[in-house]
Amino acid sequence: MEKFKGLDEEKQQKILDAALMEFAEHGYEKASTNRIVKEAGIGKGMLFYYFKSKKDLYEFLAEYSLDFVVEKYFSRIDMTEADFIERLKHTSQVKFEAQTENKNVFNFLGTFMLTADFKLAPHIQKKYEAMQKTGNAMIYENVDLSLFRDDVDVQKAFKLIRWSIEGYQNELLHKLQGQSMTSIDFNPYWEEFYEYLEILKKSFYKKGSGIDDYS
Amino acid sequence: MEKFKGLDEEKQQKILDAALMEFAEHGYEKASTNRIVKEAGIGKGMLFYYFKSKKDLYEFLAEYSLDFVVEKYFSRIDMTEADFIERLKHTSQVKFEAQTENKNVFNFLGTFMLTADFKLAPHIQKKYEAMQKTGNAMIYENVDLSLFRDDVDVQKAFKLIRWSIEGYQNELLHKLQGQSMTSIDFNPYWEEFYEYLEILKKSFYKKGSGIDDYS
DNA sequence: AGCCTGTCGACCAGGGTGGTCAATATTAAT
DNA sequence: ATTAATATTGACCACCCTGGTCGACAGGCT
Repeated sequence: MEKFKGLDEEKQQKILDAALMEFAEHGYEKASTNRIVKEAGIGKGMLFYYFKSKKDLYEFLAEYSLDFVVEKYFSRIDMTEADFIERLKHTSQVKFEAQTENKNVFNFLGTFMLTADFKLAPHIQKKYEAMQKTGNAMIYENVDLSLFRDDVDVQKAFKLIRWSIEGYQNELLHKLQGQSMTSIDFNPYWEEFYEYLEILKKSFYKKGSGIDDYS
Repeated sequence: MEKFKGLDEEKQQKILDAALMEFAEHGYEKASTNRIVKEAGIGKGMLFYYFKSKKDLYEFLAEYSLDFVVEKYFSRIDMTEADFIERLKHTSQVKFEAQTENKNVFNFLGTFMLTADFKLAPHIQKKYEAMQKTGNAMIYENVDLSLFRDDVDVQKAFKLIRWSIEGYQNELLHKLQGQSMTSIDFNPYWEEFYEYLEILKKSFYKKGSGIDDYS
């Protein structure tokens, strides 16, 4: 594993990408080290020279991914924005940038969280839990509740808004599946997304909150 | 396959359940006929006596599931309810009943739709597309648009409402995962669900629409 | 020359695959 | 009771893939 860190960046990244993709697609058990080495363009032996076992590799990836998400996503969120929906808008943008920088990490963490079946090394488990905790704070902490209508339960409004945003993102993902990320002009989709957010504001905020659009 | 239909209901159902579960959990490729026969409590040979191949079995299950959904779910939806949210409420209830009657069918169709990779027999493909079409009509057709606020795009409101409902259902599913369906008292969850629906009405409907709650 | 460090891929034992088939057990027909 | 037809089984097949090992070899350094 120290051996691995001595490689040139490029080769490291190629192996990381291959492994992240394989685990993301098949989960831990059904992921194949053979496919990983083929995809990474290295000999079988090297993988077990760098990492002493499949599990060792997996845990390395987990830690790597968690660190990546914290550094390139969580730490870049502006928590001074007190408008809940604006905050989520900003969060979506930062997340998108991080995803563009390394799509595989997010895919990996997706299946990692779903199939976190076996026992991880404790320090990774801890990092994982810390990430979940800060991820939550990042969204809910320090938001201005006074923007919300008085006649709805704010906690429920939170959830409805999050579900709506997740719904849009899932639909978009599904619609664009198969197209290469680089060939897509995302601007119209961002516009559409903002329109949904405006509707959410109209629906869940008090009348007169924020900037009204008198077009 | 005619052989299969000659079996007593009970045995048929046991085999169907075993197979549906296996495919639901692992998808077509990674599903194991060995596990199916073990779970169903029959000899390996019988499976290939009833169905001539794994693929044959899979297509039979697909058709069976589609028929089940149409008969026990779609055909029971009351399309005269013009209130969009009330219709979705009613739809959720009917779906829940159908799911209670045969959970495996819905799980199977879930992964079936996601991983509909290889070419199905054309008549099944047709049934599948017809199901999607009527599923859509079932939700959107003949709804009273005048209930919605004038200042939001109704099409977008439709989507936001659906995403919200899906979000609630997913969260509930996740929260209850692992518990046996029969041991759960669902009433409080229905109550909670209705509260969310009321918020959606307050948010997306005109003031004064429907029955107001003057508590 | 030796020695260290990388690198490879053939190879291993083990396990799982969909599918077959000779051997039975069961039932029906005569 | 005998035969014929039908159900049912599980050992077996050839094949594929698994995580991991290890001898061979390459190149740089001393």
